[in-house]
Amino acid sequence: MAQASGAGNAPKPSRIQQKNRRIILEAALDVFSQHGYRGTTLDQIAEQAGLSKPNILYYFAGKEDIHVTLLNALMDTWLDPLREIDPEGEPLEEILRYVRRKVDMSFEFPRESRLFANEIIQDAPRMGPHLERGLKPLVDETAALIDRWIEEGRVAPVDPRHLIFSIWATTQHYADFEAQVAVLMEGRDVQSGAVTFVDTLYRRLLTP
Amino acid sequence: MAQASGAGNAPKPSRIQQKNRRIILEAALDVFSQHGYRGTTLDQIAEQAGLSKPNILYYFAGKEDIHVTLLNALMDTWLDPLREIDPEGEPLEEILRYVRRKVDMSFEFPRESRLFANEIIQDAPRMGPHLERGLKPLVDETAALIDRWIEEGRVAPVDPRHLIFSIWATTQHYADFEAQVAVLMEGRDVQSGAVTFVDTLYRRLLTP
DNA sequence: TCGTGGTTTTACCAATTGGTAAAAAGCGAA
DNA sequence: TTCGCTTTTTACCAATTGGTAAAACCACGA
Repeated sequence: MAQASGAGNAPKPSRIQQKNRRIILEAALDVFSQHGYRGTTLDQIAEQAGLSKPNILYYFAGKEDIHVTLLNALMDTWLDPLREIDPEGEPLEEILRYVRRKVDMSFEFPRESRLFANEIIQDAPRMGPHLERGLKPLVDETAALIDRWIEEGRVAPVDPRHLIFSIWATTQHYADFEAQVAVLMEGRDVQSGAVTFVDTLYRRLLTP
Repeated sequence: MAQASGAGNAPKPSRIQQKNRRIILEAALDVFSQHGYRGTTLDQIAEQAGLSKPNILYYFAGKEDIHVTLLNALMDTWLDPLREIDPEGEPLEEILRYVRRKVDMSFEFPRESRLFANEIIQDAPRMGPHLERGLKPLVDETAALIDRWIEEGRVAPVDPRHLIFSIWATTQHYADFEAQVAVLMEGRDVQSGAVTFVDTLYRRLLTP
């Protein structure tokens, strides 16, 4: 037996274990992001992964274990751009670079965006700790930084928290609501238009 | 038997039928908006409605029937604000009024917002016709109107479709991601800050 | 009072779903 | 080749879930 999800023990996972866990997580990301937690069945994940259901349960303790593992693994990637805002940099440039990274991520990692969106819409039942202990301090810090920039007159005055919400909302919209965007933009090049738009939006908002 | 969901026949629904259908739809909105279609069980709806499961199936043909009925009923309410943009009005004022109505709706009808969000994130499997035949013409029309306003120099140049997306995104964010917003805004008055912020955002973007 | 219609409950299903037990199959080192 | 381990498959469950059949209940006009 090779229990894989314990906390303290790390009995070196074999090559084949690493590979199959990766395959399963990849398949699960596909399915969870499209159907949400409850909408996803282990059979769907198994089929997408090309493995049998019991075989999947050999690598993960259960459906929830897979989901939580995904959430944990993606959280950092998702928050990294926020961490990279440089307090010493040029304010407008820093914020617009953040916006650019976020919109790029929406087109590059739409499944990850939808995974989080599904979870948060449904009251974030498995993300409480992440929001409270991971995201909140980061947002508080960034909001304080933006407030300083505003006081120094280097950024036009806005509520920094609502600013952050709006950046998330406008950029992730392209991933989360892709089905709607696709219908309404039929044929048009969505990504380049989106990049241009959000740059304009926040440039006009924040230029002092 | 009083089959209720047929298309052509309308054998006058009794008072009690109207009442119970309303109760069921209200309960279903609660549950569907919080758990999504697949995440919702008929038993949950039944309990929330204070009726037995078979009794619910006496009023609706099935789970999907309830869901579709909800979607249909809410579509109009949801699109009305867009219809009320007055082509003869003052452009900036008209758009800002639309923004205001949308943000107000997010706080007044968060369940409705989440119901749609859940559906669209999961590829809108039951909303294709609504998007194509209901929403798209309206958006095309509004985009054309905004383009005219831009050409006349009464609104600063932006891609009107991305503008519309961003209005939806920023306003509905407060309903759809309420769990996240609540954590990050702990204690603060979210609504009034949101109203002020989006007004500022689109005023600065669109003022010529 | 008795029907007669609409309404509600009780008692069930069959299918799906997350999960398990245990046998079978691989497979690398000695 | 064989031993001992990991990995995979086969054969199952018990609970849940959407849905149905039919009996029971109820309201109200003749």
